[in-house]
Amino acid sequence: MSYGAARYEQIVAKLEAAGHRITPQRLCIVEALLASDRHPSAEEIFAQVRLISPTTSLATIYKTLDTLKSLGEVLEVESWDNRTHFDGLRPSPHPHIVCTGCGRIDDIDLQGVSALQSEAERVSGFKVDEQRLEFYGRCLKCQETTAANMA
Amino acid sequence: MSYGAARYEQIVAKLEAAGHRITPQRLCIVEALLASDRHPSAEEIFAQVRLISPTTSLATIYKTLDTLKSLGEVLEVESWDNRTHFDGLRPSPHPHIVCTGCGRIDDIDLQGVSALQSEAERVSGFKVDEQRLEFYGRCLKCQETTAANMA
DNA sequence: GTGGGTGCAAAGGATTTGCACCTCC
DNA sequence: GGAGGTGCAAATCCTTTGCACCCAC
Repeated sequence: MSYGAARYEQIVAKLEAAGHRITPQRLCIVEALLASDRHPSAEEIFAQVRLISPTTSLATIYKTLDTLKSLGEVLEVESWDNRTHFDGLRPSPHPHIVCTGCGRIDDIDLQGVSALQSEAERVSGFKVDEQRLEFYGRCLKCQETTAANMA
Repeated sequence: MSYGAARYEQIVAKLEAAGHRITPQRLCIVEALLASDRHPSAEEIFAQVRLISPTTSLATIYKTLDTLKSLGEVLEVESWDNRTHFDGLRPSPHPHIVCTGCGRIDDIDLQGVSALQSEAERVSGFKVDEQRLEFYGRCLKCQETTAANMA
């Protein structure tokens, strides 16, 4: 977790700076949040945390994620499964692409995004301060699987 | 409801063509769905339908919206309020812009969308077949309100 | 006549909340 | 020591489901 390590420190520092206590549960949750780039759900973070801290409750997961959200250190991503997924690695809004086959969620960087947002503001007269850009489709692996099944 | 009238006939025809029965409840729901371009929630459609057909249940609303969804005649839009909103006027995927002040949801047409989707496919290797593009901000009216409050 | 549709009530599932206890600072 | 955090259980909220009755075709 080389990329994650710096990010981990960053989040912990932000918690402290905001006057929040550093508890073992929170450290565990932050670690679980950063452990994968697949954007875990609360339930997945819970399962991960439980391995190390077996008494932690799901309520605490949600409360901590809420705290991190309000600090701007975590981003919510809507997935395909009616569950909220969380992105702690890249907390600023950015597009995601969700595989409807295997459920993986990838970050993507798109040049066109800021232009699109400006266009949205111009067309609507709104002042935009948040965006949710999600694409749904099949990842490379799942495209192969489908192709194989069809053969 | 000049625009709505044609669309209304179109949806009813689609229901019939698919072998679904035309019931007074369904007609009422379709009408309520098209009555506003503000993308009603199930609850809002329910309230509207109740005015004319007071025994209709919320379950029927959901079932009918499900049917229309499966016929491709209605689009789901995620709003700010954790409720699903419905777009029966323009059932093909398109961007929306949600006002975080008053909750209104507007359709917008953006030139850049298809380019963005191509870019997403190129960058990720995914085959995209659905998109959700939503901007959140303040509509003109709510910008004024905020400005007034600050003065 | 009959199979799909309706309406009630109850279930479902993700998320939240209340509250007594605990622990980090 | 005390405010903030935790964990349990219960509550909430939107949405779905089961099932007996009904009505559009």
